[in-house]
Amino acid sequence: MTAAAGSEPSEPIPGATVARLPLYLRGLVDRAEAGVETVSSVELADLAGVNAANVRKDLSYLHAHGTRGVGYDVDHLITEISLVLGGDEPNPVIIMGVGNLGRALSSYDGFVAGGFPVAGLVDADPAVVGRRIAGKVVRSVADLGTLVTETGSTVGIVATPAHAAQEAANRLVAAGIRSILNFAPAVVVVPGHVGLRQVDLATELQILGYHQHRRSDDDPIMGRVAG
Amino acid sequence: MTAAAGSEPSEPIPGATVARLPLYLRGLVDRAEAGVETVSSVELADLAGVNAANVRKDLSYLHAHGTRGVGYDVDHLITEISLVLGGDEPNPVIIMGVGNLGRALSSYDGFVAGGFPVAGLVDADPAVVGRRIAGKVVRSVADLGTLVTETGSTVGIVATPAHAAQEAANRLVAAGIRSILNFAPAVVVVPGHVGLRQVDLATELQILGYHQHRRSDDDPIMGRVAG
DNA sequence: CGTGCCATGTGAAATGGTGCACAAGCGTCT
DNA sequence: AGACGCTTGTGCACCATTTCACATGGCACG
Repeated sequence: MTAAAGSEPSEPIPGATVARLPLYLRGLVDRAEAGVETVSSVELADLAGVNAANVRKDLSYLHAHGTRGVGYDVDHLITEISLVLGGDEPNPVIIMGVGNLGRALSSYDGFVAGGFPVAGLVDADPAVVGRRIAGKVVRSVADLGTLVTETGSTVGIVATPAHAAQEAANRLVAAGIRSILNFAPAVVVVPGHVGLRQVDLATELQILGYHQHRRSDDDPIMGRVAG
Repeated sequence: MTAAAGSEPSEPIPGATVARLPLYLRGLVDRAEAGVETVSSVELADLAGVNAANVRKDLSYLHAHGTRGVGYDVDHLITEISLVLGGDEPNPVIIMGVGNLGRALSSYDGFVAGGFPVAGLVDADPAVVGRRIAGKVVRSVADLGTLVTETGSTVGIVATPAHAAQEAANRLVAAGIRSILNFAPAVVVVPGHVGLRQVDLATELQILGYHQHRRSDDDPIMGRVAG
């Protein structure tokens, strides 16, 4: 009895589905701004670039039911997906490292739009601490703890050089951060209760490189004249 | 006889494996710089954060055989993986859009290190065309074609606002680019012969948001005192 | 030279995800 | 009221990927 704290058990949503939800959300917001009231699964599938049956199955996990013969209610679906992703209130983020990438991220509009306003910037270099970047003063790593509690941030972004990434992550964890997005080209490890995702820009190019390399190898159409 | 242009048929490597190869490569380069001669699959697995059996199976696709009882030769493995990813020579990239993100990417060291030097910057805004960013002059979209042929670029990066992403991709394709990395928060479509990967920064945060939200829902440990 | 240790390479089971195909339900038009 | 068309929701089969477990084979040491 004491355990039922008010929420349903909320069966877990498959990871592949969760990764697609933001895509749906983006498409839905577009349509909502265009004044559209309902969307079909095929439309949504187009917007997200996936299969329509896949869309329906994904949405069924959310218990966000549509109306047969009609489609899904755009506004309702937006509410539902937003709720599943990151709750209903904005989730402030702290950015560790204000090099090129960190600076770009601090003024990246998509974060605010997605419900992740930048709450603070932190850098280890005393030369940049105190400077104002994208309207925010850069704080020192020593201030991280207070910064997190002041702003109520739960998400940290690591945008440091590779060699400093693990240390930055450690500090974020120690400060009570619950999710980390790592842009540094290094594998970092965090305790099990902390969420982690890695985004490596160079890696993405290398993956593209494989396919490109492969196409020209197997299918040397580019290297010959037609026929 | 005429068909065998020198390369083996090179059976395709599973996509999931390709996505891990850059991680292995990074770990291997680290170890090589540390003067290590050989690595075991468990070591590599640690470095990349995956299962050891997975590493072995991945490497088996490359025909990069190790030595039983010893492990894999670091240098040889580096050569092998580098060859599979993007061939052996550097692959210059063109960046479309020099907003915050585009500027950060232009001076991102990881690209050069990964064999993808930035060959040119392009923007649609006449106000920034002609300016010098990260040592390179920003060219207009009209110059894209010549820029691509001059530099021999085969990869394009889209770092424009969402509404301009599809157009930017179209122009890259028309200019002969063979792979596109899209950072704009929009789904773009390209012809089948062009490689495409999407990296959406806000999406990554939202995915993290789901797991974080979920943890506090199901497992309200954070909300209670221990016991 | 033989023995023991250690790490690779791989069949096969288990898992997770995708997409088809179709039944069920809702709205609309006559 | 009844029939029709459109779209959801989902069981099922297929495919990709992961992981285990173990046989295979090289190296070092005595």
